[in-house]
Amino acid sequence: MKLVSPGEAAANTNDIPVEAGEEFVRIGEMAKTYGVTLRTLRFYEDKGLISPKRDGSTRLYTRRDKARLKLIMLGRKVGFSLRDVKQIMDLYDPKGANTKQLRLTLEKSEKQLARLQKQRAAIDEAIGDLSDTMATVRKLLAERTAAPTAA
Amino acid sequence: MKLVSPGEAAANTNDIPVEAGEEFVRIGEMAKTYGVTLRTLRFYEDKGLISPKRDGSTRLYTRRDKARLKLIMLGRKVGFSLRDVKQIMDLYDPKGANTKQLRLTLEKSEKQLARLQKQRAAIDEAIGDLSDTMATVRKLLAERTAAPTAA
DNA sequence: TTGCTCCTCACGTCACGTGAGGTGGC
DNA sequence: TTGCTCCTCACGTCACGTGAGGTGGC
Repeated sequence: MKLVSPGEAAANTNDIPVEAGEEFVRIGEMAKTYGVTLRTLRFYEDKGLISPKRDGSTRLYTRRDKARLKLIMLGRKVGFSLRDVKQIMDLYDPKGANTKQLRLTLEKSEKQLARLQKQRAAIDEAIGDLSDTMATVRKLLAERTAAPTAA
Repeated sequence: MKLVSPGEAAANTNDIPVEAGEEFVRIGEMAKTYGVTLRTLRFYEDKGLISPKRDGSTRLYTRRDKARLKLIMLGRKVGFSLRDVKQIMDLYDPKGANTKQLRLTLEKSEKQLARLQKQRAAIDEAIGDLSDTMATVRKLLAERTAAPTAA
């Protein structure tokens, strides 16, 4: 298996492996491209979310892996656990209508949307409480810091 | 040391320990009162945030411990780490103006408020992304579920 | 030979949850 | 004796962060 040197990955014409059509990227480029750490990519692999090919021990990521990573990142952004994301991805069948996968996605999404709205309310409350506390603390500080007046 | 049986803790007159004035509560009542688990109370103790007295091995919580727990809970609610809460509480001097403690509280609060506002924005984005995704998924499901039409 | 990039353990973090196995007093 | 409440380990969870120690090819 031959490697595509980084930078010409998009413009390569004869450096491509004999299997043809597939463009590989190593973990460093993958990480930089998607703004994640190497550890994160290895962790996702360990959890069975991505399965890059190997050139010896070096990981080689394909278009498929990139698509998966994007999905994982979207899932994480909206608050899904990796377990949820995996459960959904595992349902993907390249030659089916995937209605089962879509339905599970919808079901999980509805619950997650509710959780997000609760979290929003909790954060608003936290902001309120914290602001109140800050006002109180500022008053106390003003009192205790003020030049002592004649009693 | 004698125990105040739960329930009459507030109305007791002669069951109070000889040291007098102090009313003790065991971990079970403490947990129920503040809506936390026993594990949480023990965990806070382990982290040095609360130090209940002991009757043999049984923990006995006083008014002071309750006040501390309330502070911890407020801190957690607004998003402080236990480490932050401890750092602030450790600065408390019962016979001082505590301006140092107040200043640290204010400093940490300002940073935390900023974090909360960022979190709020992130959650709003997540809600947006998730809603978009759900709309897309619903469309796909509608298409792939619809009775096949003549082409 | 030096740098760079890659690798595999494996422990640490944060705030607890969750048993396991045992004790004490009504 | 049975129940209830309390106790102390100690491993598990979640999504990684952070070294340590080592390899391969320009």
